[in-house]
Amino acid sequence: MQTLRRPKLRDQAAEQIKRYIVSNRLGPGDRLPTETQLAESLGVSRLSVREATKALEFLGIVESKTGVGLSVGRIDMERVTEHLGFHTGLLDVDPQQLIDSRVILETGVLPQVARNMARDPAIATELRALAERFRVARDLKSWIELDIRFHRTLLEASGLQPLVAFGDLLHLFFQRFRESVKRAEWQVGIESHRRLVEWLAAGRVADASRELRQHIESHKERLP
Amino acid sequence: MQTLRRPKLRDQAAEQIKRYIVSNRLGPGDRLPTETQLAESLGVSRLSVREATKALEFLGIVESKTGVGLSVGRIDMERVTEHLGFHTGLLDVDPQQLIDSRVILETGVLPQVARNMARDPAIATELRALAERFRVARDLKSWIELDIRFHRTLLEASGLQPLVAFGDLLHLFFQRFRESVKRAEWQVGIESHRRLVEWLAAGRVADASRELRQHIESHKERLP
DNA sequence: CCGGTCTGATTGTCTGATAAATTACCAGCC
DNA sequence: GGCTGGTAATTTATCAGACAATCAGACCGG
Repeated sequence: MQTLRRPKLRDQAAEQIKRYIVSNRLGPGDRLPTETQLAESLGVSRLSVREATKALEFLGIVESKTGVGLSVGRIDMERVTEHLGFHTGLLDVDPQQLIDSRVILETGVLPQVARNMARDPAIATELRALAERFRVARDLKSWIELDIRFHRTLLEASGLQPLVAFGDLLHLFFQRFRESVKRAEWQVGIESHRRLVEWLAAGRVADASRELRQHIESHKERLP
Repeated sequence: MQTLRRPKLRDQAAEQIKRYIVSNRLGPGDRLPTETQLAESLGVSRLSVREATKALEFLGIVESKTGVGLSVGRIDMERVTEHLGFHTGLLDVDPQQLIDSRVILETGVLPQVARNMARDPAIATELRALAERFRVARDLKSWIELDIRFHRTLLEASGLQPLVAFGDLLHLFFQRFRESVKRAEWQVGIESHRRLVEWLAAGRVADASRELRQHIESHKERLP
């Protein structure tokens, strides 16, 4: 049986507003009618319009400024991951798949990274500096923080913003079992990061790939 | 200069509610306090709480049922992409980066796909069938639909759900210049898809990679 | 031309009320 | 006992009206 449900006014309102945007071919920054006008033309109270616009605002689809009005917003992936981020642990993704995804993502960018490195020495410098700092990491927390930072920098070095955003998302889900890193394993990690940078700096992408894959896949051993 | 802004009550409320969820380790389906209780404990009116929860509901973070109350929702990427989908064309992601990201993502899964293919012949069958259907695509719309379906199936064949979701997201942003595919280019695309499947079925991942990379990067020629 | 002020428009927030949906409970019947 | 039906309580959904906060632009004096 199909559970039938009266569609909520605010959802309809949101739908109409979205339709209004596309059918009028509005782009970021373009003005929308005021709340009162929207309420009138949609035949609902201002409150319902309000709940709709506030929800859309959360997604970045519209912007509202006090004393000014509504306008079409500028959406980006980071905004989405920001709101979704906290949801870690609610979303049950298979850890195995998470690891495999990371391997593909991060080894995938290595050729690109190596190319950029050859052009801009600053990249290698930054990664080396990060790799060095692993030595002085005292507690697990700062070690993990560094690790995240290192891998993010690696992705950034590819210059591909969408992949960075996706990497952030994966990391959030990853944290769950990240904390199970044993102290003994730090040492391995430290060396691994260093070697990775050197392979890349030398332009030996295949070796870097192998190194990185092993590094990430080492998490698999800690899975239940 | 930092533009200072009075934080809006509903945003703070939303933040608090999110914090409540994590700090109490609530999972999907768990109950939340009623709107009235939330309003009291947060020291704001019920309206502000309402706008916050409605926004969170849009994102799928909470669920509300009339006569029952609020509960933690089950978030998934599809829900987000659904709302974001209409926004196509508003986004300003560098198209070049979009293409490069796709190349990395899709070529990255090929080894995995080839492995799964060797184990399960049904995968090759499905991809072949899709590749064949390109021949009979009459108009641009159905051609694009097929193309999306093909690439999605390819990602699915890797068995890595996070990458499928990410692929969907990329495709949304992609559609903008997808429509500029010229009729003459269909033919190339048709053959390209077919060859890709055959390389994969033969386990020749490197050749498949090259094929796919060319296929996707052909979009670059149409960039401004 | 410049700076300050005033004003109208618009969103932000509150209060209080009613409608609709769901659940819990209880009486009554077989 | 177990089931049925109805009723009350709880909770969200929606409305109306009001006032405060904020901002853009007009207006004005120097």
